[in-house]
Amino acid sequence: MKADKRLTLADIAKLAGVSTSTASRALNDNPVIKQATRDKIKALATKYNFSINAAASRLRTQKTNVIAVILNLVDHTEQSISDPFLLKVVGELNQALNNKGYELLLSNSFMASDDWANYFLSSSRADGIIVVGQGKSDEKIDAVARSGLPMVVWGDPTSDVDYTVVGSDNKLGGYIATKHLIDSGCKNIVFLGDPEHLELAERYKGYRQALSEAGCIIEDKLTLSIDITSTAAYEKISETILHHGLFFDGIVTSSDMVALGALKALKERYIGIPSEVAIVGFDDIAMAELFHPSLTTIRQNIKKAAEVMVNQLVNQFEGKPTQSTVIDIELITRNSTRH
Amino acid sequence: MKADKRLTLADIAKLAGVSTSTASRALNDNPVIKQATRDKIKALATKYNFSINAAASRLRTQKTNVIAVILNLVDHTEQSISDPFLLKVVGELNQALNNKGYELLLSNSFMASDDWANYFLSSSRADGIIVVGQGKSDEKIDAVARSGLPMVVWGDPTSDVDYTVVGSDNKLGGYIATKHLIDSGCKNIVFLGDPEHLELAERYKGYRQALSEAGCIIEDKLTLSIDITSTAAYEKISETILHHGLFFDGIVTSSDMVALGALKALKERYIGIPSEVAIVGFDDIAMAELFHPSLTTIRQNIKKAAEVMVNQLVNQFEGKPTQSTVIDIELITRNSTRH
DNA sequence: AAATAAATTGCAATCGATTGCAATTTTACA
DNA sequence: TGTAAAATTGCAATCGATTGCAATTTATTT
Repeated sequence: MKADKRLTLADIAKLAGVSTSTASRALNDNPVIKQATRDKIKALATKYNFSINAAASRLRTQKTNVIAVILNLVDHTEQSISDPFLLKVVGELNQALNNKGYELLLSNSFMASDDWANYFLSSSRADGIIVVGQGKSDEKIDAVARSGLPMVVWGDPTSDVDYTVVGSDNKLGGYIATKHLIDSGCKNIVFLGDPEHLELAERYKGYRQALSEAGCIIEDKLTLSIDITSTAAYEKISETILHHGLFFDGIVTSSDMVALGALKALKERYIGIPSEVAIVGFDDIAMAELFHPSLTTIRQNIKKAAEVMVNQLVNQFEGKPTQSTVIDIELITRNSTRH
Repeated sequence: MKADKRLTLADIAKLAGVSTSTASRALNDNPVIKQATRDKIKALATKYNFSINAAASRLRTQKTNVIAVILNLVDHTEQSISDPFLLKVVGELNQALNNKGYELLLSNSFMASDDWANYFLSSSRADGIIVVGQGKSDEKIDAVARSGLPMVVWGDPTSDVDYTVVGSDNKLGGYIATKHLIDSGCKNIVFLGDPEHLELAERYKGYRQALSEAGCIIEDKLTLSIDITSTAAYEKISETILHHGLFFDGIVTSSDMVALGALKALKERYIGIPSEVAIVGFDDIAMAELFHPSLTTIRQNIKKAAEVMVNQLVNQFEGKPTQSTVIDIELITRNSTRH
């Protein structure tokens, strides 16, 4: 167990007394090779702990079986990489990819600065790209889409773009969340999140729709634009109450983390939840129900979304048609709202 | 912009009117090539959006610039992949790796079943491995260590093993946490976590040491063994109180998520925190301070740990010596304990 | 047993970049 | 201007697996 001169396919072939072509075919389970031969070679490979050199294989086949997953974070909020939701998405994608025999190359958008499509794909580092988050502007994504390279994006599937988007029905989510607050008696509902952000823009639409259906006036001061971080939420709510008083009795937030930040600000001022202010989150992260009060929220089905994204990407590889897909959402009613 | 016949180095060389060797050297900034030539070729590469074929390059150089990160989860707790701490570690590793020019191939231990070392390294998929979590048994890790392949493990750096471990001083962490509870007047302190788990075993030692130094009797019933999930914690605490009453006034937990689960169980029974039961977490995840009451916890410096791990791995590549490293921890005092 | 079809296996080119060494050009110096 | 030294650049082999096509072996049929 000393000189680890790495074994090659040729070595295995020699040991088996066949040519490398036969060895290659045998390991790939090519039926053209006699079963007995196949078994023998595979046994040998196992015995000697041999595994195919991926670099060589990829070079020859022009296929990597790797998918690059890109966390498309908004530049100045590096913080948001700690959002458990985002990371959960990565975890689920990893599962889904592995199940289909793909590996996951993780990257964030800071890295492959200019054009990642080129960086990952034309360099044969990966066969396809999954982008997590549309962010505010999607120029880069558009560029990739135009080049026709395999890509799937987690974002708002109802957005009118030229690429395949998988995601929740954000408008509906915003609508349901708001409606729930209205039904429980809220009169002045704040939207806490950045309406410029593509996905949030949809939720904002839903929010406005629910309000106007209920005959409420949509005031500007009810829209509090912040980054998607708990810190930003905490600060914004604190500051708003400080300067303008408690002019709202309900909050629709852009994520559970944001909701938690807002909750903290409210609790510090001994504002009753949900009696004085009710609050709805978005995502349903693991700790949503652990909170006090437990958080009413819109659950996104990440596991399913991950599977769909991978399937769609594989479809693209195979030249099959793909299409943007809406993943079900669900209102999870807990104790941060009245009901 | 139609026929995307992928460009090769040879194409660029032809465009520049030089040989591929010159082109190759130019792109790698080899000083042996005249500056003017280098600039010209680089400009051409940029203009035509060319990037080196990684597969070919890796095959030739036997270097991938990829590091495989393996989440070494305990089999039956698939759940724990949602622990924000673990995922934060991945995020920080990604940053640290990118900063050094490496890419991150994500994997969990379920995948490359038998021996991942072989799978990733001798197949030239990655140059090295970072294992996150020692888990309960470390047979697989030992096997890799014996084979001498480049690897760094996140775990307990004080453990006596043959490989490089980076992590917090868990024993000290357990000690400090327990001491803090004792100092604030707790008499019956529960340890909530699995002492079989390598890292937790150390914390458990620290816990026992603090207790015995304080002259407390260490009773068996004070050790509640559970998986590292909030759900398990919630159930265990609920059940324990149901069957045995509230015989404790302090809890040392194995992670913030576990602490949150325990908190929920306590709050449901209207048990005062920290007045009746004080509780200390571990990790200091983002939402520790958002909680109510905010969570006293032992902070682990993940960012620094990630940097150290990457440095150690690079050292191994370069044949330099490496050694297990202890990363500072810190008691963050908040409102779930008296002080 | 001869002839033909079917089943196996091997030959050799190929994927695209890198690099030791040789060849060529440029610069320096007498 | 001639020649040695220095600076550039190119040739061709190489990394290890895959695969079209040809070659060989085995099975089938008459």
